[in-house]
Amino acid sequence: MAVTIYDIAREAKVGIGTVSRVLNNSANVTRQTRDRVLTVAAKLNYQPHAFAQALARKRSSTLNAIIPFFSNYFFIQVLQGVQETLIAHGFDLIIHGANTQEQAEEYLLHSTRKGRVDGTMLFSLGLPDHVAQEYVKKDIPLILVDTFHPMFDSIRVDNIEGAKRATKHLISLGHTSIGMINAKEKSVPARERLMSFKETLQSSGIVIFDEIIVNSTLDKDDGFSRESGYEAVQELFRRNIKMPSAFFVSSDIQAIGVIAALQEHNFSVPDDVAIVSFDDIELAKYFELTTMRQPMFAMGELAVKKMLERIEKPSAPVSSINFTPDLIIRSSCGAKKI
Amino acid sequence: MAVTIYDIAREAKVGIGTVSRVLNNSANVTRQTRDRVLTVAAKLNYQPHAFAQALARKRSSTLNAIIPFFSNYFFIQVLQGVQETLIAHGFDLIIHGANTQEQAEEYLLHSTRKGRVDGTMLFSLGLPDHVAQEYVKKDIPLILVDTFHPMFDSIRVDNIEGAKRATKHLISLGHTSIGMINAKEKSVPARERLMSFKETLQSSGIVIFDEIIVNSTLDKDDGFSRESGYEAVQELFRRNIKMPSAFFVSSDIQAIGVIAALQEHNFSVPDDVAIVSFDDIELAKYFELTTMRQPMFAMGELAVKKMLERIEKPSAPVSSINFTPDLIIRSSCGAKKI
DNA sequence: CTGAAAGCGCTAACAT
DNA sequence: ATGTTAGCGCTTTCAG
Repeated sequence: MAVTIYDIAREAKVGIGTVSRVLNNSANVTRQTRDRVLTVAAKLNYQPHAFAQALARKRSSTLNAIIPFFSNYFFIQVLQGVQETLIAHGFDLIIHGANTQEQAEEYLLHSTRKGRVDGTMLFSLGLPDHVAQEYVKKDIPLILVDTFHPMFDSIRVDNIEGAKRATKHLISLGHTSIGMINAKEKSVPARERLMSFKETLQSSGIVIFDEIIVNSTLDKDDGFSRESGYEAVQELFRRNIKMPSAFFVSSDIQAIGVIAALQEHNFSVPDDVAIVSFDDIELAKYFELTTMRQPMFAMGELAVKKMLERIEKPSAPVSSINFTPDLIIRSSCGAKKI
Repeated sequence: MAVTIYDIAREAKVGIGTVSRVLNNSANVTRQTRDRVLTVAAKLNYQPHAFAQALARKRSSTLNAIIPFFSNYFFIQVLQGVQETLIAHGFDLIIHGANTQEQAEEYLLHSTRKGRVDGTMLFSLGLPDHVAQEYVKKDIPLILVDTFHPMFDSIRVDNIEGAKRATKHLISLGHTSIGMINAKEKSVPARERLMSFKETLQSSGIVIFDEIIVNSTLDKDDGFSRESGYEAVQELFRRNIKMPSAFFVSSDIQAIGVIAALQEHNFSVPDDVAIVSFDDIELAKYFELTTMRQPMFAMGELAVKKMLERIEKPSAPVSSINFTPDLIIRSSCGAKKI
């Protein structure tokens, strides 16, 4: 059996209450007893039992992360931010990879057995109202990242502004025939980026041709996948229309597929077709992608910070923070030659 | 306050013992009471308190994963296997990303507070003897993946055989001047691959030139990084020697860097230099890398299965499973033209 | 300042 | 078959 505070108490000839006080360095303990207890604890190589602590304290120092598509680079990088910040605060992280919205709801509802975790962070997945109610009712801290609900703190990326900047960049480069390769329209970011793309073209007086816009038909990762980008280009060729001179692509990973497909058809990037995408995942630089950088690590970091704040002050007003993506210029847009 | 079994007991007019029995569907409960309890539980939307359960049961249904370099694709893919298998068994996963061997030891020693997790899985990091002792003493299940210690179950990849096959493939393609771009030599897989590479050349009667072998000098990810591959090629050019006609590269991610660097010097792959690497991460196919496939998902899956077995039968004999990497032929070796 | 005791929510052994 | 009770290891009153 592991060593408990009873063992320490006996050995140090004090009550368990005192041991507990020392271990939690709460006030009112003589230096003497304090030292004695600490010495014994060290000697016995005492490790507190996390569950017992959690049960008694009614807090567990562990957080829940519900994240879609474990395989997606965007999330991996956000998770890194989460992870490193958490470590610094002595929290543990339980990760739930949800492959569907339903699974996410399942986790949201069940894995968050009150007491099990001090709070949960939801990434890029919708928060249905009935689930939201549940969290409000049970008063469980919930932080939303890359998704939104008026009742909870959220950290988001300004897709509207991001898509606008991407599109403007292409326009500034002289392109007038600009297409878009998008993820699945049911995804919120995908929808926002598409909308902003169109608006920007419009307000710049550029004609929008629907046939050079393609929304993903692939389900995997909501269309934020290499295959999705590749397939979109094939679709474009099937449509048998004139290729635009530039594309705004809704994610880097898709852009990689787009480039591959284009090359198969002997179109080179950026010479024949310029590309600006979104995310700036680690791979982006390997492919020389001009892209809208999302501060993924920082978002993960901030999510944790917000969570800790929320745990501190459960009744603080709900906050919503927006990151604006930055344009990172590499070669894929043709603005800079390799 | 959340609803407890006391609430259910009261409402269903039974004792808490009965409630517990029903909830754990243990035997000896009338259908009648059983149904009544279940109905009440559902009505009250009862959720068991995981910590209280864990405390009473002395098992927590959560596993610990200690993994290096959260950012490494190899591990991401292994984790996917772990994650999906875990879900199926109702276990939770606490992930610790260790950036150094020291940090890993720290986690190994402290995060595994007995009772907190039912077992821990250690990936690709060394298990020092004093830590091993600790685990044996406390009798905590420990599964080793891509690392080894005689006292614990391990799941490994046969680097020797893998490197041999890779090298033989290159030889079979007619190359006689073959170099190797390796990760940091302090990494066990890196060392094994290098050794096997040399042995294979030797036993094939091919002269080994040390100047076309380079071990990474970069620390990040033990040299299993794109930068490391890139830098290695630069080093080779600095050495001002004749480029070999082929390279065995110790990981896909390095190979990507190698290709980029080679291109900068106007060497094309596979026409001027053929490449075979190791891992078969998702990216490998995008870069058309011929590589030694490590069954990452399967390894994660197996790790969990082994863990569950070990938890079942703590005294079963220690097992050690070896996966042999498969040669996946794409274009980078020149055996197959695009 | 410190010991004793109650309780966190649940399981499991013990009665009945 | 079911109610009662004793912990699981710790924190936190409450006395003193």
